[in-house]
Amino acid sequence: MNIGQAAKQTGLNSKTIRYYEEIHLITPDRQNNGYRDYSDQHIEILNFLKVARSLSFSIENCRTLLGMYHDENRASKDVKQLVAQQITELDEIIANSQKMKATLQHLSNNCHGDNRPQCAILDAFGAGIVNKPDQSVK
Amino acid sequence: MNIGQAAKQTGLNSKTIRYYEEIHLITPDRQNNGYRDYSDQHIEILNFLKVARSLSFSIENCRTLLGMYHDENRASKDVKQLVAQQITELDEIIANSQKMKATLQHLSNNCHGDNRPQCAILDAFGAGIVNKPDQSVK
DNA sequence: AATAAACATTCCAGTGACTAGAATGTCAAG
DNA sequence: CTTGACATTCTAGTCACTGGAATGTTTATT
Repeated sequence: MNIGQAAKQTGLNSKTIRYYEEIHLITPDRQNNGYRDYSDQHIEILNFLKVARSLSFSIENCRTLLGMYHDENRASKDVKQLVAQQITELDEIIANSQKMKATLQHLSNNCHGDNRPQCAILDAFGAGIVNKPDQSVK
Repeated sequence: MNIGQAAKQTGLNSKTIRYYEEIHLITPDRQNNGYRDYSDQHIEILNFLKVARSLSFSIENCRTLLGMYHDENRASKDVKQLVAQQITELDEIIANSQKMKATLQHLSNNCHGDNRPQCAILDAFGAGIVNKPDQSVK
């Protein structure tokens, strides 16, 4: 199967698939003409990566997960642990985003939002009044 | 004021401050020895940027906000609009993150998390069962 | 058979917002 | 007069792709 077909099947971009090969996440066969050749097993791997990435696992964690996927001696607790870690990261993102949102909402409420220059938002920014969240969304 | 002092005052990294200069967000004076020289107004700008970045405004939006901050003919509705847009972005991040978290939580609940290889998480990843969120956290 | 399009290949560069490190210069304290 | 803490510039790396150029191959149409 050509890369275009693999892209269509998995919903991944061809460029992305080539990139995954470059970083050794997948190694397709080659046809006589030099074109990449994707088998059903390759498609499975790509689908796996699609899912894992869509849950915002880092590429390195995807690599680890994929390694476990192919390791019949894995322990499910190791998988679960990686997932727990991922949930923690998401929790941090959610909490931080909600904090930022609340701040912005508060500032917005105090801004007239008309054609005049007086603006509570810029006032707060300039005065550094805003109590900043711990960190920005990564 | 030297860059180190400016960094201490604003909580920004010296490298970050130099970067902000490189992309023309700020242009400090220079001392006779070639060292950067930050005035109180410069510190104000850096604080402004610190706040805006901590609310996850993009650098380009920070540039726009800073322009408005220094424009006495600005309309507060334009500022408010940018904030509204930022809130929308945060809403998307929050919603998406919550969706991913729920999926992970669900998968995790079905995983024994012991020393055996059988794993509901990997099963789902491999089967592509997972209903994927619209997009990953940007 | 010639041509055009739709594919494929590799390689290089750009994204955003920094961050790290190397090589070098300046300054204040002991 | 040396040591250490600063400062400078420049290059390259991060992450996970994405875009584009130059070129090659296959397929469809004329």
